Amino acid sequence: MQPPFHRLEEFVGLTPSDINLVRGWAANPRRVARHQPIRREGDPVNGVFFLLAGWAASSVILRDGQRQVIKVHLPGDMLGFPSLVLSSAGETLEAITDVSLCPIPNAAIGRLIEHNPRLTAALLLNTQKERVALMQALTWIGSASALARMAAFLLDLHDRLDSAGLVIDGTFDFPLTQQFIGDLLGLTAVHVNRTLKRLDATGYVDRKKGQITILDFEGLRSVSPNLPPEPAGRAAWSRIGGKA
Amino acid sequence: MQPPFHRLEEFVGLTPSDINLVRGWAANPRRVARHQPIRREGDPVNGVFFLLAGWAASSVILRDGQRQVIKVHLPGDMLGFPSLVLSSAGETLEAITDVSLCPIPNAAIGRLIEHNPRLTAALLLNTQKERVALMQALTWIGSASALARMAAFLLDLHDRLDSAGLVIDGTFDFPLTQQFIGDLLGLTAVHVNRTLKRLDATGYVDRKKGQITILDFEGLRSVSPNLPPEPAGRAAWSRIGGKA
DNA sequence: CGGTCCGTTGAGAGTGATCAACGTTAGTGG
DNA sequence: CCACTAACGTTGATCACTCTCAACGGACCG
Repeated sequence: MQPPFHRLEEFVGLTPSDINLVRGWAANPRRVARHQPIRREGDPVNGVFFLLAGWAASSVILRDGQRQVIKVHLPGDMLGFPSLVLSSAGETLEAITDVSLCPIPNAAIGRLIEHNPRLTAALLLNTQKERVALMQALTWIGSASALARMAAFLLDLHDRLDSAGLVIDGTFDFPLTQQFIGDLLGLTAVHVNRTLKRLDATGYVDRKKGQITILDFEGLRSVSPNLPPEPAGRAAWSRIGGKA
Repeated sequence: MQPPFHRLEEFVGLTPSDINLVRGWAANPRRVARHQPIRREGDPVNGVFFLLAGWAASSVILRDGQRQVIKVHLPGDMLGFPSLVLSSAGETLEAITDVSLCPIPNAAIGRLIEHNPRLTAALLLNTQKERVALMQALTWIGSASALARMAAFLLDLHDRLDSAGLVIDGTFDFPLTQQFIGDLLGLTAVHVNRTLKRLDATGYVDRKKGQITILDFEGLRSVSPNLPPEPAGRAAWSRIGGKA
């Protein structure tokens, strides 16, 4: 199977040798069954993970038992990067669906920085995009209503799935429980249910089992707290002096 | 004045030539008066900023006018990095106090990645630490009470100021309005006032004009939603194969 | 001295949480 | 293939944390 390059290639064009390097990573994927942990908070940090297929989640547990889901990861994402600066993993990574991913050991990251400026730039810029996504999430959760958060989440998810080629006609798989969405958006499962029902009743979305269809993008955007920032694409690379 | 190296050197030991390079950046600092913008959302992205002295903030505005403060920046921080992947700045940077900072143009970042793996690693790891901080903030705002958020914020601020050498005996400057804290923690200014008063009345903190003293660290930690993750320090660099 | 910003305090309202119950779906084992 | 069970989704009633609106005092600045 062709690894999902769309995230790595978003800002930097990869050379054939870069592509081969990544393909080398993806040669022996590790499979994890849905609902199984990939790496737990507190585990040793042996490297990062490149998600090849399936959905994953990263989350943090608070002392009172509350869980905050940080992000839903889709194919093409790099997982576990932030924990590189911690003495043990700072987030739990788990499979939402069956997933296929390849571990990238610490030493490989060091070699990359040392010898491959182009892929390093791709990683560095990708990380900045993750920061932008976190800033967005923080903004939604910090200052938008439940309805607005949900709308923003669904639109964002749609766009990310679309980039990965996983949307057909506004319809996409949706393997998330309402409890999970609650932990992601800072709401209770009960309120998630009411909010989704409201979006459904208004005609913005349609819910089937395990799938969602966005019926009215404009409507969703109108209740969304903001418009997503426009990515720079390859211009980001050329701006900092990169050669095509 | 000696530039604040403590952030850049946290994970990677810098060589004398690295240090000189950074000193070169800091040779001609730009000064910005308090409450003045450094760069506005939507402005062109000409580079990033290295904060030499003073406090700054990054924030995002929502369509309904709500402001979410993303982070309070202290001396030694790099500002505006996430916007590198956007077609225009995705966050507003502004001076909280009078500020001294040096602009690092885009091209300098590209040259760094190309020619200086050590400083590149320092930047990459620093960015991961920023992601961890964002994850923390998201967790607090998503699933902790006003009191817990405030406690966590004060403890975190104390620790960061301490790293920069700006704390004396638990006391530090505190130039933030309650409105600002509200925008940071996802609360209203009124509720910030009540929450701070509660922490004060309980004896956890003492407020003087423009300053705060933390009187009872254990007490604050006990109401805080979690303990901060432990940074790996230089081990992060050696783990990925970096030479001392 | 007057104006503006900031902090403080009170009263009332509302969004979302909590508690609880029930129906439905999916997974498991006989 | 069916019975059993646990997980998930749905709905109602009530509660409370935080917001909203409003007013006032003090500090700083022109």
